Amino acid sequence: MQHLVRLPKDVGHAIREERKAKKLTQKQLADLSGVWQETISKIESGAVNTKLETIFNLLSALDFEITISKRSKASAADLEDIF
Amino acid sequence: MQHLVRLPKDVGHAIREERKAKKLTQKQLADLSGVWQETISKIESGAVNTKLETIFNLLSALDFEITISKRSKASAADLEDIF
DNA sequence: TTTTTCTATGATCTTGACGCCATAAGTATA
DNA sequence: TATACTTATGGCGTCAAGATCATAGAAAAA
Repeated sequence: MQHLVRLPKDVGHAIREERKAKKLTQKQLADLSGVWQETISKIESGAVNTKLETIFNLLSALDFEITISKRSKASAADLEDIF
Repeated sequence: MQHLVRLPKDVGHAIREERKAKKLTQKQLADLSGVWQETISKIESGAVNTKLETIFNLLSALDFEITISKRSKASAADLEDIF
């Protein structure tokens, strides 16, 4: 699965989705990533302005990576939402 | 241009490259993004563990976006570096 | 329903990001 | 070289992220 993230809170959503896709609990992801369960909870719900390192720790544990690219006029996800 | 970022400091490199590609000074990007020139300097040189919101402010100003996707075994960029 | 597991909340403490100002160092241009 | 522009550095103050512990609330399993 691929996630286009345009707002900080989108990152939390993506992490939650991928954690669930791997059938991991927050505690399990916490052990894998070194980020506390309480912190993961807050990040997934978009309650915090997370630091980059924390995001990278979580994404690495989920075997995901970040790509930075020129903004597309309309993403596939956007189109799906419209039609 | 597309940037695969696997470490927090890679984000700073990507921002610097794209800022230069657009021929903007740090001050100009500062005015566009609302992030201070001094802060941009530190982010580009990888000296800080930047917050997500700050990264998004900078990327938006540069018209770039973030995609989260499953880690590839080896990226095209990696291969180019090897060969 | 009772018990267990999972997630959310809330408090305290430490540390660091970033705004902000001043200025030094580096680079380019006249 | 003198001047202007750009980037880096350093200090100070504020505020929030995240570790850590305790526990409440929700969900799932027994």
